[in-house]
Amino acid sequence: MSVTRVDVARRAGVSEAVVSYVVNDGPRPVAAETRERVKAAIEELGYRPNVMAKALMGGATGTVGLLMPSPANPFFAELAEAIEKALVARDNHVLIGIVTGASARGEEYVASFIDRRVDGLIVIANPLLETALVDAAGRTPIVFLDRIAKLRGSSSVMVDNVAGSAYAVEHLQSHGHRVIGCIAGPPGIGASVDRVAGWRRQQQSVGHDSSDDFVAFGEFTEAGGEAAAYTLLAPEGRLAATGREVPSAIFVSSDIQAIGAIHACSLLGLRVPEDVALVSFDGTKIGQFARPSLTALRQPIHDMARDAVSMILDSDDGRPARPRASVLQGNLVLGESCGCRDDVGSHRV
Amino acid sequence: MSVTRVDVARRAGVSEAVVSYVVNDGPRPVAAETRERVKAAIEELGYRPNVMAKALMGGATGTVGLLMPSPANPFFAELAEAIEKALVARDNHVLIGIVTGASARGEEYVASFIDRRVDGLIVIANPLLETALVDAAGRTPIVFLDRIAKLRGSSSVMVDNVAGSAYAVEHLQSHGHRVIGCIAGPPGIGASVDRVAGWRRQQQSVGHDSSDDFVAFGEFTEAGGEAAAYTLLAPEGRLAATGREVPSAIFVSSDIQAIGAIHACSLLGLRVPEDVALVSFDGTKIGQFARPSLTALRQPIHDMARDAVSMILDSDDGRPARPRASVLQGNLVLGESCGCRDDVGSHRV
DNA sequence: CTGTTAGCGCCTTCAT
DNA sequence: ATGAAGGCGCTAACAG
Repeated sequence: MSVTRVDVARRAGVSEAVVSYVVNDGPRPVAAETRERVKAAIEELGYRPNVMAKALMGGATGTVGLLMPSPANPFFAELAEAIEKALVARDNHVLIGIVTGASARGEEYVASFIDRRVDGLIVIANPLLETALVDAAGRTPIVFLDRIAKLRGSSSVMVDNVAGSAYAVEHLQSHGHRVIGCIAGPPGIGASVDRVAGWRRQQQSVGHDSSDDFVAFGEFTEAGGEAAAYTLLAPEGRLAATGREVPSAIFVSSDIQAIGAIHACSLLGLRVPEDVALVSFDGTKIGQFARPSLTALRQPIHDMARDAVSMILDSDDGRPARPRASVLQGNLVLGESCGCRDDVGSHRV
Repeated sequence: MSVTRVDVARRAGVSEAVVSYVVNDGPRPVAAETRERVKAAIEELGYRPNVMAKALMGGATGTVGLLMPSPANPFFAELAEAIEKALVARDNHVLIGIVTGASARGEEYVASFIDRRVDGLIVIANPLLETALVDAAGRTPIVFLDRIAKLRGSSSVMVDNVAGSAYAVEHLQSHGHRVIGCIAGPPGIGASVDRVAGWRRQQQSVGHDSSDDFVAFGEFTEAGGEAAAYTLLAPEGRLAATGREVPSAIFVSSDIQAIGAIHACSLLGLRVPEDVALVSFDGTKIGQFARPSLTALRQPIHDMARDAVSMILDSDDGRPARPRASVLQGNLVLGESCGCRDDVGSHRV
């Protein structure tokens, strides 16, 4: 079968313990010469420590669990990839769990991950995991992404959704828009709430209407964005139907919804950005290839991933992990959807 | 600490072995009454078998490894999600590895996954893993997706790329197109090669030009598709520059490339589908929200996932897994990009 | 500095 | 039908 520590020990003419000391750099010192001999034996035999046995002893497994929404949303796909890369760069691996909307599978995932002795859990905003995570919190470090950690001892990485959204809305205002709608994410998710808050704050700060009539909620999907856009823009929609002023611009809470919204505009015969200007949140790659390309508040995906991973991995270093929290800022990426560019059609990417 | 089998045994007033028999339904029978008592104890104590210990004994870990390209390509994102769902539905979990282009990390992933005792490996087309997988093949079942299994003992799930592409091209031909270009995926990947073959076969079968001049290779990314489109369509591109006839239609090997190609057309002032008709391969959700929406050959994602998972999980059931192979057919999804629909009037360029 | 050894939690013959 | 005991590969305390 596979080569074990005993084989290495025999080959190097030492005891099993010494092999351990060499592999783990401790807890006891080893003579330089002996160490070389052992290393050679390991090399020659192609010995690899058995992760299971180590875990059984309570050691680290080099595996962290990632709980995330569907990667059909390109933002989550990009974020997941960034996290995976950051983890692998530090010799860890990812156990993944996709927690879709209403499914209560969350608890099962958490339990299974704990069973598999993950060294930590990275959880991307999903309000349904509350109870499941409570008891997990005591067993392994947890980092929340895009969600304030209410759990004792857990950490969080946030982007400043309020400031980012406000900035995006301000950009729209700078183009002269006054009636600016808001397509929100699913209610109940912190990020959704904050982005609406950012839109509202910015509209209020210059005295524009920010009543709930201008807010349409939808899932973080193309269809969600499309439906929300209809609500705000269609002749039979909420606003037009009651004779209210129809927005000349919309702040959309995610790129994927913006793509759906553009689709809706297209079907309604509205041009983007001429008839309706759009700015969204996320700044994904595919948004830049949308037609028109999206002006969006880009989330600092790689920084988010780096911080989250660091909070998990560096916690083990000294003591039981002191909870941390980081708040990152996004930046605006200019595309065509806001009406900024006159040179539509003449630029290269 | 956590509750072990000993606790359950004590609580139920039986020996540890009996607990095992109950948990695993064997290998020895247990009296119905005793069984109930043990089950009750398990329930009350919230006992969960230690996966690590079981794996140490050579048992299944309920974890399978998935090696895939970047989920920034929505097709892979959808496929990965389908696989994850299929696996979880059968009480397994996914260790994920994203293997990007030229990185030779493949070997590391495979080794790490084996270390973690995965019950199987699902590998989505990546030519770089050859050597790494050779020795893995003996240790765990492997299923290749979109790639013929050359490895002894491994299985594969394929979609009929040649037939699918040919069908897509035929659709273009039915609209009257004769000069049809081909945007290919990265050379070296079986699926790429086959899709070009399908395009060529169909063009040849009706006597149209299918020379290499009409084929442009590119990565499975937006940028890859954009660049390839330039090659075929731009005034300074390969064809126009030499006075050759410029395609009135293009078969694109993936949705994500098609999105890039549309972008290129837009920048070149070419309307889709009026000036250039497009049909792509994949049939992802986001393709339906592209502008124009994509006519595409949809891959049977859920069937692919189901088959792949079944090949891994059902192999363990009886004997050492008899290698299987399944070939699935796609179906054409009609969108606006091919020019089928007359109701594109609502779109402006 | 290096060797010995007792578990970690579980499964599985082998007895009873 | 049930219990006892060995061992999976590794770590860490405890000798030497």
